[in-house]
Amino acid sequence: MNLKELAQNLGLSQTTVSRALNGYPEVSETTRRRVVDAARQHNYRPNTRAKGLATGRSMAIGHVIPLSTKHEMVNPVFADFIAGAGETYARAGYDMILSVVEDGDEARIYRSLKSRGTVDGVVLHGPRANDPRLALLDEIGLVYAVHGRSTSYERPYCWLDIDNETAFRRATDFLLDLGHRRIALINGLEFMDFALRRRAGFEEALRARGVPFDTRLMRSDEMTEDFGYDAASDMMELAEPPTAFLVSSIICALGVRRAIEDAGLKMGRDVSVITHDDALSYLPNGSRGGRGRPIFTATRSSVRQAGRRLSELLLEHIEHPRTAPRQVLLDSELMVGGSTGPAPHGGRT
Amino acid sequence: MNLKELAQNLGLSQTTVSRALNGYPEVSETTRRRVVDAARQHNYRPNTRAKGLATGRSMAIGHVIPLSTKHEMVNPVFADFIAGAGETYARAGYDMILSVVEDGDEARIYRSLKSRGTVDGVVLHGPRANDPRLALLDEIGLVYAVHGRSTSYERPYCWLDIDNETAFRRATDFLLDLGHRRIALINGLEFMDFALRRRAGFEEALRARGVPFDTRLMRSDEMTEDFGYDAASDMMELAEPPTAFLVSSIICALGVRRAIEDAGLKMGRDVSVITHDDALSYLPNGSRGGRGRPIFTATRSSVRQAGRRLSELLLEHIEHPRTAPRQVLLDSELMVGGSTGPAPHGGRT
DNA sequence: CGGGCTTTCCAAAGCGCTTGCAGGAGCGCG
DNA sequence: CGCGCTCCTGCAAGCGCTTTGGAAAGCCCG
Repeated sequence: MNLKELAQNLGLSQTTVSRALNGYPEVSETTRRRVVDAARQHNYRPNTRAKGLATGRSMAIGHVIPLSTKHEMVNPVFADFIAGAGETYARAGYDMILSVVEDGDEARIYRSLKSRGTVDGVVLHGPRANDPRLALLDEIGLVYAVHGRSTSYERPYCWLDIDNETAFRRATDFLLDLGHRRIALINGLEFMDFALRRRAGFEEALRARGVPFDTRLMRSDEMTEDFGYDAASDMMELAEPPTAFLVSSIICALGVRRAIEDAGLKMGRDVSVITHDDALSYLPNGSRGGRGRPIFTATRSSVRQAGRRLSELLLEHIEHPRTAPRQVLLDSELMVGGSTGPAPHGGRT
Repeated sequence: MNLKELAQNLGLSQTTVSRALNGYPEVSETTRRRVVDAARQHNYRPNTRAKGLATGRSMAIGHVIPLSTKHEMVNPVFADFIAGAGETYARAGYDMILSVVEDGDEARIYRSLKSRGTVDGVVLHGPRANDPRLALLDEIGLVYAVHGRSTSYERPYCWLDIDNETAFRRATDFLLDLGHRRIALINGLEFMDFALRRRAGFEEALRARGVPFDTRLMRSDEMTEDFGYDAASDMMELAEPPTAFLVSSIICALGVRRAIEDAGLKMGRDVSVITHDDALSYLPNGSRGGRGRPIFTATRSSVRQAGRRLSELLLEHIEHPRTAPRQVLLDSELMVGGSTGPAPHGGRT
């Protein structure tokens, strides 16, 4: 069933039917009702491509997920973000297009999406400090919104980020207040913008209290369970092992806990852990039903919610290109759970 | 830059340029080269929508991911599958369209994808036993391929699955051989086809040895970390606690391990665990670099590889609609890791 | 030289929709 | 009655591509 057939069925022109369905005011209410009923009855929906061709819009948003061939790593946070964004798109009548792409090919894909007119805009994932992709997108004129930020990009752009510095500064303060002095940072890859900010927050807190850094207690890598395990295991073999860990992801934190337990210690009593928690649906931090104390003390911020919000920003920017791009900085709360406690041997030093 | 402009630039007709770019034989080699060079130079790519409109193809595959509003659960396996499928699509020149959709709305979305002509086919995720979606897709004439199977659907269809029964039967045998008699099954939701098959394999192995079932040792739910924890914790409080766990997902298995350790026991010595391992990139089962013994003894099968293969089957089926739909049954290997050992108190009983 | 090929190219129709413009119907009013 | 107005509807062009059905040009051969 296409527009032409539907119009013939109704004894109307395609014009009128199209207008009726698209809510144009110059159609009488009775006609509109007839048309809408017939459309529903015949299960008519306008052809995506024809509509797009006629309007010059694709009603689709692209998400390009780089897949570094080195690590063959799929970002676990991604699925939840997409789920959130998908809710927005469904509501607004957009389709979501996903491109998984090898690291170097990103520029090519963006150009392709633009010149083929496949999408009206894209979401940029995993921004790095001074990420060259922002300039690229501005250059080729592809509308975008960034999940996170990219330090030092001068032109205004749409982004949504959590306040990573503050979150990690507070978390570090919390540990310092508990008397911890040897605090380890298990961070994400430190060319990523978020990881740099978290490190900055961490260092700032230490500096403010005059606690010296120990680079042996700072590791950064792809945030997998086994990285957490390996990093924590190594550190606990030091002559002066850390009494607390600040971890960038709950997946990593699971590895840290495993290392702690393998060492015969107990998390929350012998060693404290704070992690960032993206509120991934399949890795809830706490018991079922959400009641009771969380397992990990955590800086928490729902990445799914971020997906919802950021895609809203993007759609708004697409539909009102004139207006200045909007930014959102989310605060993340520190939830105290069972993984932290006072530093052993008293808080001195 | 569109086809018309490109043709004008070259002093050729649109026809010739189009044919040159699409590899039609009736264009001279010299002309083709000129055209291809010019296209590259001007960064020309045919407009997706116009091309689709003209050809009647969309060159896009849809993935519909249901998001049960009850659980607000995003399938963690999904991201890796998508990554694999995305590789195939990128190679074959297809786009991937993702729809996240609330549980009840799935039928509407499939109809919409079909009648809007948005996709050439879809991948069906998370099939249940007697899944009504297969009949629906056949009815509305949307080409599809299933990740998994749906028991008792009579019409032939494309699918790719792992041999869940065999995998879980073998795993159970392995535990039985180690002397375990009280073996718990921590399964996925048992209206899912895969979960039913795993359970069947488990029960078959027990039956073959005359080991009685204990329903208190069989739980099934959404496979989250905390479900694994709760289920295992409960079971270990039984008068006769299990000496081994068979778990349907590595995420769940992490929860089981946590429960074991919270109970003051050691996994692999006091309690054995075998899990299915989807080879998720961010939850590798084993130490970094893949050397050394895996943490968990596991039935392993890469879900990413499954994504690659299944999408290939689908594309093949789309491009040769005549040929019978193909099926692939993957075998999964049992990898012995550190989480299993002989049953305590000797193997008797 | 002309007929029949092959090779190389093109004009134009059409894919299914939107939309600028035009026009018909109905109404009130001078 | 005729004019202008509002309200509704339709014609037809056009979005950027593919593809059918030729046509022009070049070639071989009798």
